[in-house]
This record gives sequence, C-alpha cells and structure tokens, in this order.
Amino acid sequence: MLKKERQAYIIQQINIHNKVLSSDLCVQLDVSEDTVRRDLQELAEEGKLMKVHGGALAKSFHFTIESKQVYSLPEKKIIAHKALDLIKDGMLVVISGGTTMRELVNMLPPDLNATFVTTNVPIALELLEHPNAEVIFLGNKLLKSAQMAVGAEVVQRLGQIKADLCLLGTNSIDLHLGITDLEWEIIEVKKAMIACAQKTVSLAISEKLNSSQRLQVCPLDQVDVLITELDPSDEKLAPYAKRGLVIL
Amino acid sequence: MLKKERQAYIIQQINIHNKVLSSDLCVQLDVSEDTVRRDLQELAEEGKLMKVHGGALAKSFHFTIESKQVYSLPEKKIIAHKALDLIKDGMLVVISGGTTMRELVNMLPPDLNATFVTTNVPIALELLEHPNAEVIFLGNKLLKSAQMAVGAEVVQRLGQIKADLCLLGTNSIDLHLGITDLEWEIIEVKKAMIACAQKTVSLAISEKLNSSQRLQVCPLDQVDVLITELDPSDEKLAPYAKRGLVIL
DNA sequence: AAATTTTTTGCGTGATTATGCGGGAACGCA
DNA sequence: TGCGTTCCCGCATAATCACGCAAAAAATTT
Repeated sequence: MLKKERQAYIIQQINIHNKVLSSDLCVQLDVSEDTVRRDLQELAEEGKLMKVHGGALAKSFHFTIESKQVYSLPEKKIIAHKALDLIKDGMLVVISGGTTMRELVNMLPPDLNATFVTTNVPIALELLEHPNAEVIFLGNKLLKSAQMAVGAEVVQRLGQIKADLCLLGTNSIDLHLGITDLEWEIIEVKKAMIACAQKTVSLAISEKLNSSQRLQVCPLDQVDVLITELDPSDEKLAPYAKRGLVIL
Repeated sequence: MLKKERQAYIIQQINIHNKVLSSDLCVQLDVSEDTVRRDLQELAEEGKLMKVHGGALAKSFHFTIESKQVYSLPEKKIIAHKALDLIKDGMLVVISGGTTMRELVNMLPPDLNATFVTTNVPIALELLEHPNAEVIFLGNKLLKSAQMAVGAEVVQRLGQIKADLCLLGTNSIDLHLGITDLEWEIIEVKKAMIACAQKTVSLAISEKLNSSQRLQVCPLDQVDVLITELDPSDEKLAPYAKRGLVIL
C-alpha cells in the first residue's frame, strides 16, 4: 500500500467519522504506529485535519465559541421574535429566565402594555428598561446558580395569580419525559408557573429537543406551544406536533 | 473517546444547559471524576467555562451589570470601605439601593457569611455574585425609577424581619428634617427597613449633608451611625456627632 | 543492470501525556 | 457540630509520542 493511498484512506475515515484513532488506523492499514503518526502529522501540516493525542479530529471540529457572547444568539433571536406575537396588550405574563428570555424582553415593542411576573433577577432588570411594562417580582430566597427566587413563598404566591401566558425557558424537552431540569428548587417554581397560566409556551433552541435531565417539570401534554428556531414544518418537530403541541 | 471529544461534549452541554455536574459527566462520559475535574479545570483555564464546586457553569450565565460611570466613585469607595467593618459573620443585614451600596457589596470579603435582605434589583444581582452571602429579595411590584420593589406587601414582609443592621443609601440628610427622600413609595419601604433593624446606618457623600427633600423617611434620632467620605473629626460632621450619631 | 541516492518504514529507548486510585483536606448542607 | 460529597495531591500505570538509527523500498543516476 502506497503512502498516498494510506493518507487518502485516513482522510476518508475522518470525513466519515469526524475522528480517527492512531491505534485503529495502524491495524486497518497494517503499518506501525509510527507510520500512522507520521501520516497524521503530515496531513495536519497540510491543514487537512487536526491532530490530537491518540489520533486526529476533523478540522471542522472547532468548538472555540467565544464565551463572552451568548451561545447561539441568532437562534435565540429568532425564537424570541416568534414569541413576541403571543404577547398582547393587557396580558398578564409569567416569564422564567435564561438568555432567550432576555432577548425576548429586549425586543418587546415599546408601546406594549402588559404586566410581567418573574422570579428571575436579570430578567426583572431587563424588564425595568421597558417604558410601559409593569413588572412584578416574586421574591424570596435567591438561588445563586439560577439567579432567581425560589422556595415555598414564591410557589404560594404564584398560586394566587391567574396569568394569561407562561413563557418558559426550557433546558431540556423530550417526547416521553416532557420538560426536565436539574435542580429541585427550580422545578418547584416552574411547576407553579405552569399551573397558574392558561397557556404554557416552551422556548427552546433545537439542540435541546430530545434531551433530558434528572427531574421532571411537567409532562408534554401540559405544554401548549413549542417555539424553536426551526421552521414549523421541520421534521424534527413532527413528533411534537403529533402530540398536540402548537409549533411556531 | 478522545480527550478533546470529551471536552467538546462538555462545552456543548454547558452551552445547552448552562451548567453541568461533575457527577453527571463522569457517568455520561464513562470516565472517573478526576478526569472530568481535570477537563473542567483545563476548560476553565482557557476561559470557556466557570468551574464551581460540583461542576461548572456557563461563563455567559454571569451577567455583570454594565458598570456605568458612577458619579463620585472614589468617595463612594471610601464610604463603602468604612461600612464593611459593621458587617459581621452571621448577621442579617437589610440593605437599600444606590451606587454606594453597589460598591459596598462589591467589596464584601469573600469569606463573609451573612444574610442580606434587599428590595433593589441591581443590588440583588450584585449580591448574587458573592460566594457565601445568602440573598433574600422582597419582591412585589417594581418601581422603574428606583429599580426596587415597593408597596404594602414589601412593607409588611419587612415588618416580619428582625435584622441586625440596616444600611441606608441616603439622598438627603439634615439636622432638623433627618433623612428625606422624594417618592412616597420609596419612603414607605425605607421606613419599614429602619423599623425592622436594631441599628440603622446612613451612608451619604458629604454633598448630601444638610440637604433635604420633600418627604421625611425618619428623624435624625433614629439613625445610629453616619458614614461619609470625610474624616470623622471633620467640622462638618460635628453637629451630627453632637446629636448622638456615631460618625465613621 | 549495477550503483547510488532518496524516501519510507519499523524498532528501540526514553520522554510525555492521560487516566485512575488512595488518602487526607476542604467544602456544603442539615 | 457532624456527615457525606467534592476537591486536591502524589503516585502508579499504561498509552502515546518523539528522536535517532538502520534496514528496506523506491527512485535516480551511471
């Protein structure tokens, strides 16, 4: 087997699997590890792949996301924009946290006249910038990790509210497990938010579809609307539509 | 599974869920906790995430408030620094708003173990950055101009609290009129804050000495400590000392 | 075709890296 | 305060890498 052939094979494998292991290659190609390593090194110098300890990765395997800017901001803008249509003058809207929500709040039309209820500190601050929105913060003990108020007090006061809309930033949504999250205290609050609203909207970037975490917030049938950055006709969303959710 | 793959997976999870637990990751990735911890440490050093006890958080999750140009910042730093000595481990501290308070919260020693009660949104957000402080936000309707919660609900709940210390950002303080302010709803809350604390501390830059506004928060004899950027022996402060206030 | 040069390859050795484990310190929660 | 978890440190192990060298293969020249 010629050197060029070997390297072509390696590239091919990279294209198929996005990665190769030196140990695999030296078996498949029946050459020593050194040879494989030398090949990988050459290909890396030619910029055709990215060499790492133990093998190589496709060059597209770049995950250098600048952490300063919000992850997937364009997607989140799309989602936020779709959600705007649901908010009408005079509504009482319960709103959770997350960067998608911040985008949404940012885009609220200045002449909108609605009341927002939240337990999330950054969202509250953002809402305060809006000229007309009335903001109600249900406070209590604040949870550091989520920058939001949690606890029985909050749940109880949510119970006294009759909201038109619940906008739920969603960490994980799954066909079988519904919406799930990580921390018990957050779950409690989100449950209460859903319970007090006539209509529940889940906002999630498509990456979060079909993923789950430890604790269930609510089953899928308690969610009325699902908003992602995808086109509503996208096949990834079909199973959710079949379960009766309105897809935007 | 290659190391880089693992790290990419971790980054992806962080971006999707805003947080990861070491314990979850080591199951999902089928490696030891040490390996996960080492990965997290590396990624943290590269600034791609923020490591915390038990896992990691997305870096963008921490919203530091845009630090606008603060008026008279050096003076406010001096004041804040003096006030630090009053806060001791285990205390329950009621704290109002304002840029001086923001400075104060910023300077809190990281190992301080105290509970803070506030109704002011930016202060709450700043307090959340502190590693040990417990933060209680008394929420209700938010007043846009002051970015704080106001109303009967807040006043009532303040009444249920027995605080050790009340730190009061002060707009105007005068020998005869005591502390005064502009808006009725703010007055209400400040009154309640003073009433619930054993000891009231007024923080004011010297500019605000001997000035007054329309509505009285409290007479001077309800204030225990006055902190300005001036030397305690400064003659401008002598009349206040004579009225029984402790000057710092 | 033989000789020579160049390239490629495999191997040995020692360095480097990655990972898991044990024990003690530190932390966080009740 | 105690208890369980998480963290940190050093070490052992194994995999991977890097370098030099010499044999083999291929290419080139004579």
